[in-house]
Amino acid sequence: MRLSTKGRYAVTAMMDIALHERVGPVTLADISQCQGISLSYLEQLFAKLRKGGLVEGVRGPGGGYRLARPADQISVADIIQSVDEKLDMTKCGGKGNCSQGEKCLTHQLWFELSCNLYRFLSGIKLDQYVNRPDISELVKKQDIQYGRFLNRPQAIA
Amino acid sequence: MRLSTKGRYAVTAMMDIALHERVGPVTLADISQCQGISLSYLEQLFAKLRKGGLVEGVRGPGGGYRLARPADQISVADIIQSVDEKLDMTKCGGKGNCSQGEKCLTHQLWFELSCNLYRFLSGIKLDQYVNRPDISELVKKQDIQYGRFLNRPQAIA
DNA sequence: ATAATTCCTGACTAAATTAGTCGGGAATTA
DNA sequence: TAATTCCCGACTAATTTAGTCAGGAATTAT
Repeated sequence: MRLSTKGRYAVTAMMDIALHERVGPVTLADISQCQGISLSYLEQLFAKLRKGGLVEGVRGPGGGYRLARPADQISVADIIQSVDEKLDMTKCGGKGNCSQGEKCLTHQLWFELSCNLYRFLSGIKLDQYVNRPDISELVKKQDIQYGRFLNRPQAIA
Repeated sequence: MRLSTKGRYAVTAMMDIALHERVGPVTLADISQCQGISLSYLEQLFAKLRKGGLVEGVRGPGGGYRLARPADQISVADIIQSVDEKLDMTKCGGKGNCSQGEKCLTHQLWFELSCNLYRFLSGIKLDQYVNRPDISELVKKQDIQYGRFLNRPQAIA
């Protein structure tokens, strides 16, 4: 498993969408501005997230992206895997043929590390943050600051 | 925290040393050959591991590297931090000023992720693998295969 | 219809990181 | 004295990350 800023970008963007789920689709332009990520780079990431089945695109005015399934069924591991590809940290990809057909010295270490890491990251679901009052507070502030969703009544409620 | 093959190289090399602790210092040339990592790249990594206080170099014939402290006091987190620098995944470095002086939407997420990840990785100590019979078996096999430590009586025992 | 919005696609460039190379020097042991 | 090994810095190559650009396709609003 690779864990870099690329994955952070993806998770940040997904969080943004999850936090505005009840408002409707969120545009990449909005995410780009509010989270400070280049629009075209976001498009690359979302191409992967779409292929990974995590989001759906809605075209046209009022469109944007929305989650393809409920926020409590999308984990951080899902997101990172969608953009970073690799799941495990073993050299051999879990096959156990890292050293002349045999397991290398550190195969066990990486295998167990991968398992535990995956278990941990897949335990964190997006909805855990959606339902937190301190986060909701921040969302409201930021939306006002950037004048987001002014034309959507749900945003105020 | 960055988690890439660079960190894997470092942990693999450290494991190799830990697994031969009772034999004596291990040379980078040996690690290079057995673990399939370029010698000069290892030297770069070990410059950092030395600065991080994890290993000590021993010069001259019969020299090599050995752990600077007992294997049960060296964690995977220690190693990764030494070569990868960064500990946390927040954009702001834990300061909480990621978005115009305020915390960004995902600050909490990354902060908590960093904490948990660190707690997990620092819970894995090198000695956990040194004391496992299945690993010891592998070590012995590999050492014979590469003709390692033939001149050192401890290696056979 | 038309125009505006937004996703969507592919090719391209730039920066950063990772990985590896090279040449040499310093300390230690035999 | 010679061999071994760490140690150091500069350099190059490959890969990944990040960003740019130019356009096209679907949808909505006018």
